[in-house]
Amino acid sequence: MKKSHASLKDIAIELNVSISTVSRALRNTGEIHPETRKLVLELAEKLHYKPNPLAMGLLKNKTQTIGVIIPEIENYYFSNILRGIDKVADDNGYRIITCYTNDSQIAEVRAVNDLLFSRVDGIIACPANELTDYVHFQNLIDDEFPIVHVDRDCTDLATTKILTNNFTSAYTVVEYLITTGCKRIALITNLEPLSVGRQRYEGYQEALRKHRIPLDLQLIIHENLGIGTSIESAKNLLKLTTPPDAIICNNDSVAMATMKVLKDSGLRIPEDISVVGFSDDPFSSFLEPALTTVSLPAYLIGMKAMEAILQMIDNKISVNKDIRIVMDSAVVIRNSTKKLVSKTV
Amino acid sequence: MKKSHASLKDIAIELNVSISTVSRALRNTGEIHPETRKLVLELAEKLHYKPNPLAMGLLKNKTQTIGVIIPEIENYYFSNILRGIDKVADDNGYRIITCYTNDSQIAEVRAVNDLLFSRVDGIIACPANELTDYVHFQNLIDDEFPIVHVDRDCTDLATTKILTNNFTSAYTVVEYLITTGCKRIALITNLEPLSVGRQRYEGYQEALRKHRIPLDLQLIIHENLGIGTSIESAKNLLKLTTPPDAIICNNDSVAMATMKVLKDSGLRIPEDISVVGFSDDPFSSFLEPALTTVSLPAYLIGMKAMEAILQMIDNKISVNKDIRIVMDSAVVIRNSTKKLVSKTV
DNA sequence: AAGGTTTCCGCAAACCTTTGCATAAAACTT
DNA sequence: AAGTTTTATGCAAAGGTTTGCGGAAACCTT
Repeated sequence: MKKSHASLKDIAIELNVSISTVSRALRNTGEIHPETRKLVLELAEKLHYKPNPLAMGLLKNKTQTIGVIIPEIENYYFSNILRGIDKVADDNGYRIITCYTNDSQIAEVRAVNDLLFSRVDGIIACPANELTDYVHFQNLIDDEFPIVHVDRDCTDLATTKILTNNFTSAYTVVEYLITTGCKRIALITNLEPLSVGRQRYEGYQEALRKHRIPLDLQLIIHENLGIGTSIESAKNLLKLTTPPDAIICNNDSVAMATMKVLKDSGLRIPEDISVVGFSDDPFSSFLEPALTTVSLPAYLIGMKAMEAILQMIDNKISVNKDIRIVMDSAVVIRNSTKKLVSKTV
Repeated sequence: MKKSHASLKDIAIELNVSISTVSRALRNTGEIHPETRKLVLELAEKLHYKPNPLAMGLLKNKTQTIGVIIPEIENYYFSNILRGIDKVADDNGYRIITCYTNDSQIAEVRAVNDLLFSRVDGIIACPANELTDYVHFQNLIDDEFPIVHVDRDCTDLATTKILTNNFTSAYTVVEYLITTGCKRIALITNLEPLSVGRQRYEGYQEALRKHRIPLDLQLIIHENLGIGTSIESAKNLLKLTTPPDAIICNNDSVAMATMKVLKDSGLRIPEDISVVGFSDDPFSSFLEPALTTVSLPAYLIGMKAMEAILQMIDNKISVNKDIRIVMDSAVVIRNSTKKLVSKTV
């Protein structure tokens, strides 16, 4: 491989001046003869000189690189968060190194170590669902290392967190369903320690309480949450003595699979049973019926997270205060839920 | 932020020896007193010493980082390629920096420059569809810089390419459709210069030729290919004097949207019209009817690409030979196409 | 013309690592 | 005991950058 990048030394030799002179000319610092400066600038331009990021990294102890830890990207929600992060990073001259955890604690701990080893300037992490032990993050906090959490809330940890109002959106969805006449609302949700599903479960319970509907644990499904395995869960729900008249799914893919099961059982959606998803994936409006779902601000979450970490790096805000930024999500009502009877005025 | 990484110097000072002694002890090179070595090893272990990758990068001119250029990741196919790349990278101690182009040539040229500036050891790129000018890649080749292309074939370029047999899979699909009785087979496909859609179009034509079905250009749709905009295309197809009895879509999302249009028009799938997709996204088996589609070896493509670039870096194969590795894809027959009449023996 | 100021530039250290070469001390030879 | 070989270690350069400090030349002053 050929030498392709010009260094200060190259310019210095060609112009017969010292390296420091070249450096000063380029960054216009200290005293320098205007003519010398002009020559340096011209040659630098010609050679497309840019400072070597490795050398700068060594010197400044900053690499202009941010580590991102995320469960997966085969999922519209996460890939969108990543794109949001990348957008802001790109606009600010930062690079991204991404690590995937598949929601495994072991993988996450490894990822943190790998990223530190790579000398990233900060870490944006969506903690693994199954996480019960936060030491790998607490260590970062103790070292005053910039870190931002997205989507999932390690409540004990003093970090900046970009979250979604899962409690409220679940509450809103349940209340909406109740208003359309649903009485037995099933919830397919993740209840892993850090899952957003927990907050949704709380919102669900609160809405039921308000409307004086007793909680029936048979209607809470918190296992077999994959798109394939969720089939089983849906079938089990239908086997209940009094089956549900609405199912809230943990995401749109699961909603899709669930709808298939329901239709295969001869149920009409939404007449016999309503279905709601989370995320508003691009395909969701093409389902039949089009899926009512909660649109999550994934791209925005990514952008906010990156902005927050940049501010920490630039010392505009102090590192690792306990800041919670909660983003709004919107319920997108389509045809998999019944219409509200419009009130006559 | 506190100092968190031990350097050779730290160990040297603590042990009252020189830095070079520590270095030699750790890599067990040159002559060194066993006792000294033991002390160094113990302290290094205790301090979790690992060589600083920035310093190593400067010294060796290798960063253990690979650049990946990919159109997007909001798409199962591409996110899967990325995961395949990442898997092999991870297993070999390499990092990945990803750049997204959204199939824009300008973004791609910028990405190549950014990655070179970041001193990546090699680049894996899925060239932008709209690409007509290859100079940014040709420059890399001229510099003997390791590069692997995936998915899309810049035919003039002498690079290692990991491709899919798009010609064959399209041919097979068309032939299958013909065998099940379809006669007017529409093709929704990308015909941008580098698109895999071009190869599929060739396979499509060849199959028609073999079965003596004349090519009808009205049946070839090569614009409005997004999941949303494809609705329009599908509707236009149905307006034809003799509408198609099969539609091959450029991906599963488009197939999904198309199916919705067809069903909304009162057509039965597959009785009245067959639908085929490409990619085999996770949701495709949950469509109604379950989608017949071509399963693409995305993860494997990613793995192969990373393996190839590692071999180039390790000089196991010479840099940038014109190598074409064509991966097989599999037609997954579900219920959106008619069944073959089983031949009686 | 001698002294004081400016103006411009280079040296060297620091960040961290590897490695060829030199050197000191230890071990051996006779 | 003097000379030779071996063994263990340190120095310094290289990779690229920034920057405090010092020095040389040029200018100005009286």
